[in-house]
Amino acid sequence: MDVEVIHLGWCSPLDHQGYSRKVLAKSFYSEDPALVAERLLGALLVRVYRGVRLSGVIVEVEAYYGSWDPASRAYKSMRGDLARTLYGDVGLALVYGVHKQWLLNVVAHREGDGGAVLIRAIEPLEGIDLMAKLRGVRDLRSLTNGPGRLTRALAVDKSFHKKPLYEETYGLWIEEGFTIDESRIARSKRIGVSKDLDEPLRFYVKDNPYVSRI
DNA sequence: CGCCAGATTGACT
DNA sequence: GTCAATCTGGCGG
Repeated sequence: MDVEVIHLGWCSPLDHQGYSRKVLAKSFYSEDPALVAERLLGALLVRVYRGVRLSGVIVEVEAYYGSWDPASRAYKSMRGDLARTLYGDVGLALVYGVHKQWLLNVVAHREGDGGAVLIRAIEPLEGIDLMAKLRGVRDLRSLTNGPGRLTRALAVDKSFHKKPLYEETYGLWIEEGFTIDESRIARSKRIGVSKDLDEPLRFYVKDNPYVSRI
């Protein structure tokens, strides 16, 4: 396991003692979406763009289910491509466009079910200058604290739809990263959905300044 | 092919 | 805090 000592700025709330560059295997995503979502906190979302490694620590996620989840793209219809992707192979990216933004999910569910995890925010780690350029902002706090913002910072668009995130082939993948203590994880209702489930399906790192606004 | 809701963002009162 | 621009995807006709 490759472990490297890194140093973030004074404002980082994480204990950056070192992190694992091990790419998360496909089997990691063969679990209940809520479980996968929680386990993804602390992991690294990595993108290689024009030879530059861009990355950030995942600090906010949401779990979505299949046809019985009113906020799911598979709700009441299995005909569309998004619905079929939700029920298809796990570990693939599901890129969904809404309000001019691209939202990045990773397909995750148990056998026979459907589901995905939406990546809502990352803490910038590597390639920050280039990410700021791609976003057109200078403020670190507003660089990747939102699902549409982080895809723009990482130059992720629809071309990544249905590409595997468990291998480096397409320049976008997820690594093991850091371990976040359970005591630092909080959960709430999902943001922006009109019809949510009773169960809180949003997970985030407590007091992390790179979590999206509530 | 037209319609429209929506897992957002950024600008503005 | 409020609000609307903007466009994809899924649906009906």
